[in-house]
Amino acid sequence: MDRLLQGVQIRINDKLFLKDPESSELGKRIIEISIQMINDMGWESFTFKKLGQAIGSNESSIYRYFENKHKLLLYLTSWYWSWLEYQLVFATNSLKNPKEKLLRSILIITREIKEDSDFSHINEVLLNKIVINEYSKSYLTKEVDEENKEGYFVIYKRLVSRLRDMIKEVNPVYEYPSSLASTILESGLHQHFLKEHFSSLTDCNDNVTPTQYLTHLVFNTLNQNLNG
Amino acid sequence: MDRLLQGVQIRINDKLFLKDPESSELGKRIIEISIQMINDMGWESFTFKKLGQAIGSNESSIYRYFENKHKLLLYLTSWYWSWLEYQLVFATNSLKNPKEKLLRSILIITREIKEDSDFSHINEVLLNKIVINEYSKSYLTKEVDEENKEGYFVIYKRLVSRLRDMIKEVNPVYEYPSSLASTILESGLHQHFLKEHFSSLTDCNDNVTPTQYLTHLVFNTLNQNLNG
DNA sequence: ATTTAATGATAGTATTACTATTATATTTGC
DNA sequence: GCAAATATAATAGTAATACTATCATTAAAT
Repeated sequence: MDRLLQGVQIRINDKLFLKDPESSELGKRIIEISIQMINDMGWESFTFKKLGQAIGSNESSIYRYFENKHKLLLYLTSWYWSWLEYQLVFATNSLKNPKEKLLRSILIITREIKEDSDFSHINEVLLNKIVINEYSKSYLTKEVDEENKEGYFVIYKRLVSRLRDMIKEVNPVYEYPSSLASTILESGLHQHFLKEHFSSLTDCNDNVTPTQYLTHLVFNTLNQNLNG
Repeated sequence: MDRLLQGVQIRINDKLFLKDPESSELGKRIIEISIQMINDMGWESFTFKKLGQAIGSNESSIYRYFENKHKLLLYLTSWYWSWLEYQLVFATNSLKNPKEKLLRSILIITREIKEDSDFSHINEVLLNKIVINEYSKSYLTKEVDEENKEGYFVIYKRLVSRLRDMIKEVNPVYEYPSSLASTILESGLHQHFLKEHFSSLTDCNDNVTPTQYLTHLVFNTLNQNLNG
């Protein structure tokens, strides 16, 4: 699968950048190092000035790639969701059994990323952590409706809708497929966060994964409905 | 119930403020107007300077109540969770049937607040909206572990644990009571947000509430496990 | 009437999140 | 190989933010 991904160019809405960071070495360094820095210092403390210093470049050069740091976050998280989407599609489109398909998808979407697939300057392990800790901040804003219209969240929405369709295939009469799909994505992230910082609020730990919890939740719900 | 609440002083961790805002008229105005402003302009645009201007007071006076705006957010959201906890306790402690108890609790925790209970300067309708839009920002920070140690999230944690206990009473062998409890709270907020801004990602709308979705989810899961 | 506490006014600081301008490299086309 | 175009760097500057510090004024309590 990694080899397949090597040939795939992950496409990001080009309104999210002024100049494509994939188009130059500096651009790639901006992405690579910003991921490290956001992970280390947190979103609030991260600035373009610090990033410039870290990559031995100038603040003003970074602004030629990204209008502001909010758009950089949208770029990074879009990249992450797009990367997940590829994994999901490649891993499931050969599967015929709807239950297997959904099972596999929940795994892919909710697992912790533990190794960098290494096919680019982007470290997926760190990016996964950034998504867990910062993704909500990209949409919990007053500008969300405008930005949604601009298509800044399309990849995420497409991922939810893929999941929703798989849920429907498993149980066509289940009444809340979209809500369940969005819950899987969101709770996946949230349970990972809780495991790290509020262990009393979750049953997930070193032995129990968010994937197990959510798989159990989803299939119990969908099966119940099939039988009842 | 509203009358009962009138006599109850909601207790907030006193490390969250320098001077208790309940102890003066100015303090109450800070709370009252900050709720309006955060709701109107969003957390990022809200500043103590603007708040000072809005209440005809001075920025420096506000800093005598709250160290910074982050602590104000923690104060407001703690107040909200505390208020919800009272409602939950009063509404359920007379109920004997565990299922009824849980059902009632899910309703209280996940419903949209539509009318201000009017027993104070705090508008619960707006505060509910603030919690939906901004609560995550209070814990998705690099300081979360320290602040958790300081007890800034105790009320929220207590609420989750109450819910967890009720889940256990309904189904003592269910394996993920804490995770399910935290999911109810979190997804409750999230589905309300999606309904407002990403309607394609949820089945909730004017006719279907997050409460219905989550009630269905929780009871299907817990029943399945009882029978199977 | 006097002390004490609360609030207000003003000023100041370091940092942020940019914009603008100009200078210097580097690449590309011919 | 050279000019033109493009990319990057350096510097400066701005308005706003998130405060801190100081001192003046007002109100309340003893």
